[in-house]
Amino acid sequence: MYIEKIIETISTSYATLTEECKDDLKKASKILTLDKEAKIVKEGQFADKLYFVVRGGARAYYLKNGKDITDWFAFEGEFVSAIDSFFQDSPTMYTIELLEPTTLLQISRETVFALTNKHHCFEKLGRIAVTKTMLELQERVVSIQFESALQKYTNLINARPDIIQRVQLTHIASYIGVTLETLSRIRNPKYRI
Amino acid sequence: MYIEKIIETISTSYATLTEECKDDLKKASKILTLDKEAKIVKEGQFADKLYFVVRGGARAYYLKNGKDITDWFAFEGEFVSAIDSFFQDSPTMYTIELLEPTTLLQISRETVFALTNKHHCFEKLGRIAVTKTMLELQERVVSIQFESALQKYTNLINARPDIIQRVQLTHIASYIGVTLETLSRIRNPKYRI
DNA sequence: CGTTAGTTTGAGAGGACTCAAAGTCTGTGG
DNA sequence: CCACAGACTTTGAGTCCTCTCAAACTAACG
Repeated sequence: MYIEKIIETISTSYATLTEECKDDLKKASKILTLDKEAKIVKEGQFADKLYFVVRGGARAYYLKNGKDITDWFAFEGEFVSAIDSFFQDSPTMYTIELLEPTTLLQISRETVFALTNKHHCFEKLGRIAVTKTMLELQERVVSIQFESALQKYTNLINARPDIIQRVQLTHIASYIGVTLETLSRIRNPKYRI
Repeated sequence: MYIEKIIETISTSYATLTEECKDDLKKASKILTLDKEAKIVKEGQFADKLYFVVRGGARAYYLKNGKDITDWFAFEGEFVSAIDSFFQDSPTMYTIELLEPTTLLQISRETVFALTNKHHCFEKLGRIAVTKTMLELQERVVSIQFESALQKYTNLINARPDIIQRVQLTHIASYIGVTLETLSRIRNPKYRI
């Protein structure tokens, strides 16, 4: 897939970019195609890249008491980065790994900030992308807060039906905040009396 | 407090605004001083206002199975709105009520969007404010997800020590996702053996 | 096919919930 | 300035959902 087409997709789905901005973006970004399980960010690093998923998917996870907790999924058409690090210039708690063979558009933090300052349209794109994430997190807080394991699972299926097909149950379990065993029981229709 | 000074505070703490932008903002916004318990947004409304808290505080809550769940606090120097409605132009699930006698700067959604399009600096301010909220929500998801009631309470105290003095325990309990009774027990030192 | 990763099933324990009641604080009126 | 009402918080007892630990089952891959 040509880089122009990818940038056009971004421009269409997030915020319209001017030709000059698209051109600047094109010059400063590059396409990566990586294997499943490749790690594009590792815990402790300063995450100085932003990625746009062209094809495939990724998950961000962190370790809590030695357990792998999935905190975020990103698939085609979505941006992904270690947000704790990218926005605060601190070492990240996250590792981001690819769930499938994946094609990414890679943009450096430096580029993002430069384009953000130079082009109003790119700032807008950033604002819209961040707003989208904020609203998604908001709904997640509401879902996690006072719902049963079954309800949280149902909420996820409704919000992102594709995830179930593409992600291991282990990761879905930690994403919605239940143990793998509980998730397995929930999914068994007998459980729902 | 003069409106110029409030806008200057915003400009200093979020993103520097040009004189023209500050002027436009000044013309289109107004100061409100309201009593404790006043509701600035009600469930079911289209929230067409954004507020900046000059003095005082507010909480956003929603009803779940008849129970009042606090979802957000805002105090001096923070923006507050019914974000589900404000950004998606849909009726809100939230009611926002003042916790104290409060002074607010009120800005209409129309103004926000107009200034966002007209001034790059205002777009930037929006991006920064939204990013701040996004990161806060992110930490909240992590805190809620796999922590005990005591840990969640401790996290909140560390993140916002002022809240405990200014907000009822009932609201703090629902904010961190535990019952009032559990919160009360947690706060009793005897409980922690 | 054997090996390993991933998922399901089982049994028992525990943290937080619910329902209930007793305290404690705060503000208003006599 | 005290007393009472209502709001808020604490304490108690019992229950239940989800967790933990353990083991069996299943699928995927070389």
